[in-house]
Amino acid sequence: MFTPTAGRAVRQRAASEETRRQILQTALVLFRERGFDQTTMRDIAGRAGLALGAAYYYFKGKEALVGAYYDFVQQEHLVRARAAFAKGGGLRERLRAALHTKIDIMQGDQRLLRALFRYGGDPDHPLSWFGPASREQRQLSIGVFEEALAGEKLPDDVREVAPTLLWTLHMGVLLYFLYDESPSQRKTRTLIDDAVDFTVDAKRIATLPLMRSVRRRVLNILRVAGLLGETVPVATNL
Amino acid sequence: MFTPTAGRAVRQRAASEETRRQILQTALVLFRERGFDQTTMRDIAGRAGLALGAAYYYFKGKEALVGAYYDFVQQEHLVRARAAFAKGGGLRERLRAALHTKIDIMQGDQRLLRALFRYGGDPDHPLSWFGPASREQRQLSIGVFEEALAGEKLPDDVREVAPTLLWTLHMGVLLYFLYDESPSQRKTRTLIDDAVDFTVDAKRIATLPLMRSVRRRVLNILRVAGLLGETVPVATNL
DNA sequence: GACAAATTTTGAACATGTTCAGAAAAACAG
DNA sequence: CTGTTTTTCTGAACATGTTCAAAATTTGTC
Repeated sequence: MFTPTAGRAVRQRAASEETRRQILQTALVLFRERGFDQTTMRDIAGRAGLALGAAYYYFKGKEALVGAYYDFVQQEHLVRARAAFAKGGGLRERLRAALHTKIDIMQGDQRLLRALFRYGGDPDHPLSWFGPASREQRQLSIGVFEEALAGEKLPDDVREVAPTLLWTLHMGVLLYFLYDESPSQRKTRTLIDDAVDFTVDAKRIATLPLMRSVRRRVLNILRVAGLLGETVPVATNL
Repeated sequence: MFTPTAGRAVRQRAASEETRRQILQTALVLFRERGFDQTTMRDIAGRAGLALGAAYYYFKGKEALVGAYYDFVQQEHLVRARAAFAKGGGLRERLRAALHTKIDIMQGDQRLLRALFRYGGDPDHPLSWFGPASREQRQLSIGVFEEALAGEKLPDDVREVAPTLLWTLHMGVLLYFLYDESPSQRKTRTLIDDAVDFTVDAKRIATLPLMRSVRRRVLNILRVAGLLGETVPVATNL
């Protein structure tokens, strides 16, 4: 374990990761500076002090660089949201935190995010928002909202769908954010606060016992459509 | 007017349009056959019996071909939806028709549509779903839902937002359709029917006079966010 | 230290979207 | 019909994402 051999291996692994980090950082700087399309792989490699091929040794392609950024955002979101949750507060505060922290992280990267979103619609694409390739990512993202609801008393059926619905809201907010050119994305912040207020009220109404049949109806639509849970569907469909 | 000169001009214009149509048709055949990415501009030009540059003479680029397809879909949707509306029927029938006709047209073109959707997320892109570049297209699309509601008695505030909300639902259905691999997209059809039923009921409840304040609240959120109407916003914001 | 194996790096080559200067064809004016 | 202008078409050239065989470097083994 402490042999010089292992030591060398560790050093090399560290060096390798450092190079990888270097390339990614350079890429992000350039993406932010001049946009995704205007940045060539040659630019990135060159500015990182490497030949073109080296960039491809560390990243499968240009999109992989964006993918790595997205990984970072997800990770950071979990950390920040948890920190905010730890401070206590009611549902309203927790939902706000979940959404605001996400925007905090992405603030100033709208241009880059547009490049990411570009691939979202294609289910076959690894960076798709909804496709199977990004299921793991999506589950992590939904998990944040699950944690936001951790302390709430909720009917079982609501608890099952609420995180996914909140995630959908969050995607909507992101979409809005993408287009929001107001200073400091003030409009997105307002939208979040208003939407959360509305959501909290809606939750109060939706969880009333007398709403059970309405809930059942909506849930049934979603379930039949296969929009709930990503577990493998058994032959229980229509 | 009937000079041989004008006759020639007309003939040439017709020939030109024919070539354009030819290129577009060839492109669509190839897109459907082997997918958008796997089809090269050289393939298209070659199979249309032209040199590479000619394709670019008629279409600004590869995406323009997809854009032309989208134009066709929109036009066809309006025609088919109107035909269905003319047959009478209540709100439920009209909404179903508006959504089903759209899917009818796109049936079998999921692969192609994914390629189109790819560009949807980038507001700077001419093929974006929400960006200013496609505003006209979007207005046309929203117009179909406006017509679907033409006969309904609706409070003014509802009439103002309903078409846009229905359009949003329609985008959601489209997204679902994109991923729907059930035979004949049966699942999408079911989703449409269920969603329409729910919408019709929701409309009944939402238009009750005692819901006015709730409506006002929701509308306010949307309005502040600038999500309603695409008229130039005057300095009436927060 | 010397050799083998694994890792990292290089840069040329390729594929394909796009541009463009000019050739070819058609339309037009006299 | 002839010359001119406009439209259509050509194919070479270019930019850039990606691949890949081979070189360079590092690591592991003796």
